Amino acid sequence: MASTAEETAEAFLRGAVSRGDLPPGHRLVEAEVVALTGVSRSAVRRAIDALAGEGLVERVHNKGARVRVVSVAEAVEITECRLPLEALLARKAAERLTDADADQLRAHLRTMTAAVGAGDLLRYGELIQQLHALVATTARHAVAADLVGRLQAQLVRHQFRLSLRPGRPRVSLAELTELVEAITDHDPDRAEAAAAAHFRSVIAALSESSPEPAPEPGRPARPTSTTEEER
Amino acid sequence: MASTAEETAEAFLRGAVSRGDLPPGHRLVEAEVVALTGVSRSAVRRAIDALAGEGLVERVHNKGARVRVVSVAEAVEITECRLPLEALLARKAAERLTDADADQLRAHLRTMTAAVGAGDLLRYGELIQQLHALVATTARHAVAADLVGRLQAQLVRHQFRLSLRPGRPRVSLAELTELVEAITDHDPDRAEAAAAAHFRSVIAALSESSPEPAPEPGRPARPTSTTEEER
DNA sequence: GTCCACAGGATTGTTGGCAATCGCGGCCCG
DNA sequence: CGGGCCGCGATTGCCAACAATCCTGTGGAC
Repeated sequence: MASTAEETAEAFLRGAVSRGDLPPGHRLVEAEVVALTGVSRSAVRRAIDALAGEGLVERVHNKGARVRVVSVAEAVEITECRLPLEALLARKAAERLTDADADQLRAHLRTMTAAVGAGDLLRYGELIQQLHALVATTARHAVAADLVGRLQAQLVRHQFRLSLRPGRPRVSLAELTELVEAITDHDPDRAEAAAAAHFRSVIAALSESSPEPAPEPGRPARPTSTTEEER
Repeated sequence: MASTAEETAEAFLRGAVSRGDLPPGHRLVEAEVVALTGVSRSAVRRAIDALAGEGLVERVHNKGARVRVVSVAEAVEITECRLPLEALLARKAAERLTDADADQLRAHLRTMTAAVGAGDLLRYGELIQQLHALVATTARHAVAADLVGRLQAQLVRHQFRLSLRPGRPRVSLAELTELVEAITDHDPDRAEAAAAAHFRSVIAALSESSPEPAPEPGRPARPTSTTEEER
């Protein structure tokens, strides 16, 4: 339990940001995080630095850090970068697929289908991320996996909003089904094309999204009992 | 001069690593850097943390940091990621090109041609990096530019070795000439294809490179010790 | 009534010192 | 003569106090 300090602090913050417990723009007061996590201030500081390096939070000198708010335009840019990287991962995954990988992928796809059938959008959103993680590990391409992971971390909010749009999960699920099938068929070209098509669809959906949603903190049912947000 | 402390330290280290002053695997002793830069230890520490976050140096708990040695396999992976991102940048650059951009690009290309003609490989290497930076600013795609910049920073050593191979600069220059011409012709498809072709060529050149002495992170014998290190 | 100056509180940034850990070399023992 | 144990120097990790900066709210002058 020696090195859990900074690990805990960083994991805590990253989880809170990714989970959406902390709304974009929320100030990260060091003392507050210290009180919440129990770790020392320097650990909190390092954690915030790390997250700032990944673009998850924004620092301004002498004014502290706040969780970064990514505009729709930025989200599109990020997804534009993610598209070819995920295509690369899909291709490599199709090339390097093992039987165990295939079983996992197919099982995961069934779970996703079930979630959509049950209308559990929240769970579906999580499952999408896990699917991409699964593809990444199957691809055994550390660099691309890392890059995609960092990009994805900045998009959680937009991805979430996207999956709430009526009809979107059906489209998404169909695209991802094709992706998984192409990979499990050991078909790199088709897998690459499927990934590209999916993210083109994501970009289109993002673009036609409400241009700039007012900074209303009206996020839907989200039990945030651990952290209270300020004005 | 308030925030120059960590700025100086980070810039100093990044420059030293990028320039190759510090050979890969070299230990970064905090006190040493303090003596060299004159900044406080905490600033040095933060700088090292930042560089570790970007993958330029490697940290191990209680053992300090050393500049990360990227194997040929990793270099290939990195370039595999860089390929589609640079293709994206090339496309966007061709779409968003202004007259001023075109002038700069053409002038830079002339400089590069001259450098190759003069056989100044070192300078040519620098100019290549500047060309990609120029394309990135022309593309006005912050996310892709940032990603590519970070990837490139890890490759300096390999890029350098590459440009020393006989005949390589000629091939490279031809490819980059095509890239610049496609961009200045406002031809996104051609620009994207040119960028992709160039980096496929880089990957091929890297792959057939001498499979360098696979160094185990423990204590590899360093064959070429041009700089003083260890004691 | 409005604007400016200023002080108080809050928050971040920085420094220095102290504790923990690692690598290494000597020393003792088999 | 070889191998394991232990102490020491070097280096990193951590913490608490100090200094600098910013925001806010108040009071006074015009």
